Amino acid sequence: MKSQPTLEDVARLAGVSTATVSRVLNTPDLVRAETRDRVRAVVDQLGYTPHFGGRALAIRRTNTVGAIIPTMENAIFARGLQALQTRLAARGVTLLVATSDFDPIQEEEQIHALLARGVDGLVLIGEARGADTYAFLARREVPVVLLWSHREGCLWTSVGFDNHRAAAEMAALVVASGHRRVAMVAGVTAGNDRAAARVDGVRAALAAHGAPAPRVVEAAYSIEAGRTAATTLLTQDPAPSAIICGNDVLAAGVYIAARDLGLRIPDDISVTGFDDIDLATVLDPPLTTVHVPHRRMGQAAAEVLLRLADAPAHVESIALETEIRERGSLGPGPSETAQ
Amino acid sequence: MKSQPTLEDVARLAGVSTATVSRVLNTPDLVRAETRDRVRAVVDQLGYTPHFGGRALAIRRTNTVGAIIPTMENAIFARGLQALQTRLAARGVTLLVATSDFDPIQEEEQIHALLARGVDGLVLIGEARGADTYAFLARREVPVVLLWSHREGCLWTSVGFDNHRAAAEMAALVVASGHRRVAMVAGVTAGNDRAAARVDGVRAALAAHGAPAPRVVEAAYSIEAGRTAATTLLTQDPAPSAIICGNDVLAAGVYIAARDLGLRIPDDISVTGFDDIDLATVLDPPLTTVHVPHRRMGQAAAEVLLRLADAPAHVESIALETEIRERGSLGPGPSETAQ
DNA sequence: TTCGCTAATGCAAGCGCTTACATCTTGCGA
DNA sequence: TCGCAAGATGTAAGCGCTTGCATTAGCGAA
Repeated sequence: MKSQPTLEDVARLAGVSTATVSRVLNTPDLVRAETRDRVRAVVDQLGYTPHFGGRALAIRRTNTVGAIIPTMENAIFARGLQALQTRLAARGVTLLVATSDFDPIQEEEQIHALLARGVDGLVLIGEARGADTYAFLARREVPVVLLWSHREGCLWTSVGFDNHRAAAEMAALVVASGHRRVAMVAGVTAGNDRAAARVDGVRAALAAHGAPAPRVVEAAYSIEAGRTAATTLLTQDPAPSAIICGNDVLAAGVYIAARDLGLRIPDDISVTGFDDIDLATVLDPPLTTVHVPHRRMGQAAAEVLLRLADAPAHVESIALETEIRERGSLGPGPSETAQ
Repeated sequence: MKSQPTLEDVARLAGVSTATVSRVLNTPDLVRAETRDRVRAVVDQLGYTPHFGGRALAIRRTNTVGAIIPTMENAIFARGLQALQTRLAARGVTLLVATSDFDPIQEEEQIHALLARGVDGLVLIGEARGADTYAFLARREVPVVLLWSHREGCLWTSVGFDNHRAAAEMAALVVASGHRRVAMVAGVTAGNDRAAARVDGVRAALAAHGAPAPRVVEAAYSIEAGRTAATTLLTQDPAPSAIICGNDVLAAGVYIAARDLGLRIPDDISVTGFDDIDLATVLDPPLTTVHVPHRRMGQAAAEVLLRLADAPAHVESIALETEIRERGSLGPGPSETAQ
């Protein structure tokens, strides 16, 4: 890779000092129009791009924020990021994306990597991580926004929703539809506060409505894992009449399992999801699920982050609302119980 | 944000010179074990992370490569990137991801942004972009790998597959199944060589097999756009007996349109996709589609990029094979024609 | 014509890091 | 005991950029 032209190259060719070139690039008003044009011509001619490292060194900030998401394999996080990125880009801030593969160790490594890159702020998913990680973040005093979770009493600024409550509402709806033998295919709860909160929410709601405790099976974030988990649940006796899923991807797996077993949804088995990704509307029947405001979350995170970066003051967390989208995968409970 | 500890802070506290600290970090073998431990203790204590800009300035490379994908909204690109990232990370290289939203202007901006960040290489999707962009890349002599396309005669190193041929094979299969009234819901072809190649491939194959030219409707990359396009095609007279889709997302939209119109797949209408994303197996019936080796593509891109970064020599393009996955959405053509 | 003020530009000091080279220790053989 | 090589560490010169301050040019007013 050829060594890039530098400010000095431009300056020499334009017959000005490096200071002037720098000013043309950053504060063009301070430069005479004629000089400015001459410099800009040389910049174009040389295809000059300022060296990021040099710049970062001099101005001591990078206009960059980093986000660490569990995975890119599914659109669920990526989508919020798109909104975040758009919003940030409008303010001249670049977004760096890294993935942790749901692994706390990898997440910590990525935090270090991004911080080493001098990001001016950080977006992290969820609240569950080690105390030492939080201590590290606190010591660096880097602006951090937690996404996808919102819990009263959390010390860090978060933009999200109450996973526990949303899951509880869905469970309540399932019970209200007449189901008592309810099972759950949950996401992996270890190191994932969102998945855990959803399980707790479902358990709490079922208990509160006098339904038996659900059988809960955890599954990795994939259709295949959901299918396997659902097969287990559906082939046991007595089989559940409704399966609440920790997310839509798992629900898709449940659909396949049901299809394989010749069970019709919602006649033989009801299914609910969580997240409301595109997939939900494609499933047949369309999936009844919890709608999560991805985009608004991303946008809000951008605002919060920018405010946090400007003034180190504490910024209030933002709680967004979820909403159940009833679509057809949740039917009435079995008649023997209902009648 | 508190100003970070620097090498000098560490050096002072450890009672050594900055050079020694630097050596502890980069070439620990050159430092006496005792000194090394002392320095490391201080590093930990201070939570020191080297300043990326300073480092980049001094060593004149960043161990970073950038990738620009059209969108993160869908997993199709993200997935290949995950493989790319994993592979790169194993070699100590960080991946920066940016999106262009299918817009050449934005892509060009992102290229500049990434280059300004000093990326040592670039991954771009597809081959279609302006000559000036290519000229710029050539002048900078930055290693570039084009993903998702592979065409004989392309001057740039690419890792991908032949979209034209893959689409043609699918069209041939559709005709062989007995269909003659074939339509296509294609991706937007403007500025997208992959979408265009797929359309051309279908057209060529139909012509070669003596089938009438297909009606082609373009649709943006979303389920909803696919649904709209399919509704148009299905409600005209005569309606097609098979719809070939430019990608699986559009195929999902076709499923919804068919469902809304009370058409059964594949009895009333056959549908095929392209890409083989998870979605394809969830659809009911599972989608017959072209399987694309996402992961191998990402991995291969990583290898090529690393080789290109080491030695500026020309590296051969890599052609990967696609494969049709027959699953059930493609049925026999209408009997009136067959018999 | 000269002075004073503003606008335009240059000078040079750093920003945090690496690394060639210089310097200082050690340990060992003679 | 001394000399010397190898090992350990320090010194200082950049890497490309920004920016406070100094300098110069240009202009109107006195």
